Amino acid sequence: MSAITIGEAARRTGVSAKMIRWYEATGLLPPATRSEAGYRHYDDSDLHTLRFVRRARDLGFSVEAIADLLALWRDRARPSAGVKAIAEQQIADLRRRITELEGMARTLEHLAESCCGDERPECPILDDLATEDHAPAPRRSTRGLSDRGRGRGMV
Amino acid sequence: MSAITIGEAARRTGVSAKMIRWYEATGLLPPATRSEAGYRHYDDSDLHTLRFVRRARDLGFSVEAIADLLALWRDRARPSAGVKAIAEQQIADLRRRITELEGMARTLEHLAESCCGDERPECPILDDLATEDHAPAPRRSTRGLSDRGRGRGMV
DNA sequence: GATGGGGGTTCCCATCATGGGAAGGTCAAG
DNA sequence: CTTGACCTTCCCATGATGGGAACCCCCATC
Repeated sequence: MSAITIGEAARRTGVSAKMIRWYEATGLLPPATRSEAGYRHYDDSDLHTLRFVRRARDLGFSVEAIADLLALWRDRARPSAGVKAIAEQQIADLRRRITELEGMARTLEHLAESCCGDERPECPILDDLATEDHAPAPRRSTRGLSDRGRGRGMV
Repeated sequence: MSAITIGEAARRTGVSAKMIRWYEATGLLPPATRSEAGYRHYDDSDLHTLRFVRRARDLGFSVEAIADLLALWRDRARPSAGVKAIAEQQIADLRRRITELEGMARTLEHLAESCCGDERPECPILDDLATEDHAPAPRRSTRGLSDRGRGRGMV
């Protein structure tokens, strides 16, 4: 009953059709059932899963982590400890990234404060950037979770 | 004088040789002078520029923004207002991203707190993810600046 | 003078999650 | 039967970065 197409599923769950296909292709989701013509069909249970994925993405979980969460969700006998561990890893990732961004923001705020920002050329911001003695800043190779949709272009 | 190779320039500035080449290829940096054999050579002025770029990256500026900053840096008569505007845009981007991450972290912290995390299957975290009525969360198309090196794999 | 090792050079590929778009098949309404 | 909305697959782009192959160059040592 109530077998809907991918476009309708996208509308109802907030996951784009493109992403639904991609999640299927990469194994996050099992292959959808198909109509005779090859159209994917989704039922209420599929929609539920899609909303689960969507919610997890909104909380910043990587697709890899979501795969783990889905497996735990499906296993009704799982210990909650596993889920909590994933969530805490995610919290740690988020906190680490926040700290990093916070450091950048604070430095820039200090610099911007001391720059009068008028037509004169004196500029403490450029002076800082051009200063030789900044800490070698250990090239951060410590990775975190995914951070969707970076790029330029503002609201 | 003191014309050094790309590897040495990388060591001295903290910008990898790969990235130096890439910055040149994409136009952020002008083409380096070459030896007869085709090796890139860098002088003190180039190193200074590379450190400028490095510092700006550490402050989270996108390569696009750095191109603007470099142009302003080279123009000794520029008004500081332009620089300040770029910095403030960057601060706004950073703050927006921090707010977004902070929201995710707080939600997860609440959920994790209420999850006992033992061998029992009851799990408020999964319950939340599986809940139907989460706000449609306007698919964020509001982009920010670059956030380097995402991926999995922790410290 | 040959050899070896540590550089350089270019080029391609992968990341991560996402969108854009082309080319072609399907379906329901007019 | 046409039209238009929708589906299918496939390729490409994003941003900044690393990995690696295949090849060239330079210097020092045997």
